[in-house]
Amino acid sequence: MFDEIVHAPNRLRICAFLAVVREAEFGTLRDELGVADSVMSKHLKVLADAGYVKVTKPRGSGRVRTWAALTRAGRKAYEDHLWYLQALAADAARGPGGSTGANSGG
Amino acid sequence: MFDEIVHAPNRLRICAFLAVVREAEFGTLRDELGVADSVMSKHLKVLADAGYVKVTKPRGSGRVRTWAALTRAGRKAYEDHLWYLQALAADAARGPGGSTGANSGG
DNA sequence: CCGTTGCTTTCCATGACGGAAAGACTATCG
DNA sequence: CGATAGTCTTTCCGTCATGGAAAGCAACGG
Repeated sequence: MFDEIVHAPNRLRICAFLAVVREAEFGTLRDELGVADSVMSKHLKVLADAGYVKVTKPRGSGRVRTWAALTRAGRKAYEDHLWYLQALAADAARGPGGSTGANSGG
Repeated sequence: MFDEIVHAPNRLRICAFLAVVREAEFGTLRDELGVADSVMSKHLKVLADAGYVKVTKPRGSGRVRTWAALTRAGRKAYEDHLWYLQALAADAARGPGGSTGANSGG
């Protein structure tokens, strides 16, 4: 299904990034997107709230730093979304049934 | 590049649909998306304004009906967008360089 | 001319997004 | 303890996109 949580450009980039690195610091993500702290924080919150990323704040080693990682659901949502977009084309071919208003023959 | 014209959910669907059927009626598209006339009209205008779809109004055969079709640029923009989304993941892998703040081995 | 059909434009409400600034919390230094 | 610095988080605000209703406009048919 279409997932507007991951569809938002910046969140899509966050997901894409995390899909590869598996885990990243708050500052790294923020820098990667080129957005303000507040923006990053809010997006991360949205993703975390949706259960797509897991945010951890490991202490002990100096300052508190926030790490983010895709959850299983998050990875699936991201990959499904990409798949969905591709499927759109194929789905559209079946949807209309092929007559009124649609001309696939050119 | 990231194309917000085609990224918008409904316009993405319009592009996906047109990418397959090559040409569709206004009413068909509107029905396919499940939106109001005004919404369809505006999206079509945005796409046409961007040079992504070509709108024609062939007369002669009864009522005037609006048809829409992807232009070459429109098709490319749509396909490029899909490609870009997939590339995001691959690009993210190269971006960070693989150290500070990113843990790909986790 | 009037009515119907089909698209367009206008008006309005809603919501997402981004950034700045202030706040909250934690660790370090004296 | 008090002051300071670092790292997010929350709040406030302006802007832009989106969707729908309704009014407008254009063309065909009676």
